[in-house]
Amino acid sequence: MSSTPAGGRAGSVRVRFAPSPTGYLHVGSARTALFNWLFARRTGGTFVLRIEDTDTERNREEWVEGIFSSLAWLGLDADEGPYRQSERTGAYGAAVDQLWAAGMLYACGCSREEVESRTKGNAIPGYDGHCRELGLPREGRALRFRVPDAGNVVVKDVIRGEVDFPCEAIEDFVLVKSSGSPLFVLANVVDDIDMSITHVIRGEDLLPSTPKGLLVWKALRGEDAELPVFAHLPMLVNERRQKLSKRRDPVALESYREQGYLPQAMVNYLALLGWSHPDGHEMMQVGEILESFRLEDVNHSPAFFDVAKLTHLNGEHLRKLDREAFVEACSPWLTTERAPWPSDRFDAGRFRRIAPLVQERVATLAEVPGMVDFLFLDQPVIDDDAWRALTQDPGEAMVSAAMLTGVLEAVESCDWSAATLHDATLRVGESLGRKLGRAQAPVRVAITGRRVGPPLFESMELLGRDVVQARLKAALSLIGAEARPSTGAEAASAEGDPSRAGEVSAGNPEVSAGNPERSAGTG
RNA sequence: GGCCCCAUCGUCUAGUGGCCAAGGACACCACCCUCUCAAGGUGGAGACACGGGUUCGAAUCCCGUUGGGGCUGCCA
Repeated sequence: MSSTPAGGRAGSVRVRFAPSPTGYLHVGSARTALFNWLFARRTGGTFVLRIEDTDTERNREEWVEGIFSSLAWLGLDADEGPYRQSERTGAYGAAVDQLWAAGMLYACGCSREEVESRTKGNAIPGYDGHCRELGLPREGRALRFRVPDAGNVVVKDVIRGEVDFPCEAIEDFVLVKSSGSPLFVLANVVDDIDMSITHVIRGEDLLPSTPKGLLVWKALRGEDAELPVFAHLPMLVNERRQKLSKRRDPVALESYREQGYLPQAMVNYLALLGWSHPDGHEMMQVGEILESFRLEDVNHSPAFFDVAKLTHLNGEHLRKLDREAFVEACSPWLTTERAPWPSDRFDAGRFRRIAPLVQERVATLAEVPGMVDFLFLDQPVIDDDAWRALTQDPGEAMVSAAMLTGVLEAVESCDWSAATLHDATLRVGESLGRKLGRAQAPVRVAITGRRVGPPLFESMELLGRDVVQARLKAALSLIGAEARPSTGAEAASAEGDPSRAGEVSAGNPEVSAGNPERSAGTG
């Protein structure tokens, strides 16, 4: 019989991802699912999905749906399942009967408090075997596994080698609750046996419970039973190097999706946590990962989940998309309620034209709306800091006004293209002794509201002459109003020049939410 | 406390006894490119936890120490 590098039987690899639906899918669980999936696809094996929902108190159906949708988003398709432990109670009952009949279990009536008070201060922690020889009837009682007093259990782990656990350190653990429902170790092992699982790939936090599972496995299938090969993946940790926790760390896979991360970037990043490509390159599509993934190459040590690196990789994947795919990926951020403009103002054609310029400037999809909002808003939202930098100093305010005036004159009749707008702005700047870099700043803020964004002249071209003129005029009035030592009411009334009231409404800037009072359009 | 795991730049890692005065990537700094910002390019700073062995030779093997983490539930 031939053998895979990982020690399994070639061609018969069966792995499973077995989450407990007590919350949304956690990035650590997603990594576990991914490695199982990669190993299965690599070896031509079978990837089984199993829902471990034996704890009816904590499981909720909506979490099951969330797990399915997150796995689908990542593209981790199962070959079998989903099986549900809640539908397999018969199998667990039969296993319990078998173990009971063989004398491997005994009933225990001790409460947790009783056990604690008896064992406090013991060298060996945990249950003390109090009910072991009492011969209590099983009805209504918890059932404990009779752990051998001596000997040891060896866990064969592809990643960590052979890990030895002395039986003395393993307490007589509970397999069945007093209510009769099975606990993790029982259900997990019975399922792995029934589903012919050959490789158990899971988080390292499960390593300490593995000898218990192996004891149960042998009790059920005999001392010589063929045991699965294990692979305990290094934990994913936070900046304090603690296991990622649902309570204090941002671990919901779904939230990354909502923040504008691409599934292929998430898969890529997750694969890099504990594994690396032999060639050392990091930006990979799932196919490339698949080509060289080997379980035995997985690391031993914990890895910090670094959002900064994920974000960088996401940017790389974003830039790799062709224009249509990028536009498609952006769609949820542009056409739903979360877009910062009224949905009827969105112009798909216009976005499509600017998309390539946006694509190379964002690292997440969530950044896209803020980069193009000026194209779909009646009035650009003027950034407070940007505005102040251009107008606070009186001398600077004069130059800004001169720039705006000069460009306003130039755009009156020039050809309407990015190139001519560029040249015109350049010339106006030169007449004021400014290079284009500084010269374009007031124009950019007048047009887009921000000092950073997509290339300015392409943006102006897309906006059209009328809107550009209106926004330049509006910014000029705003500077004029602020320059006069007048009250806000007077400034606003000076604004109400009837000769251009109509067009101002289409291009008038409005100062950002940071200072909503100072709006040129108010009054 | 007990059992178990882990230990290379801030972070993710390459490295499996000589090719390592330790390589790459993210982050950071500088410069270049440049209409802003990105992207891109060039350069810089930055690590083998410590102590013993084994060996002609150790980041790599062994032991110990220290440090970090996990588990220790009638959760999974």
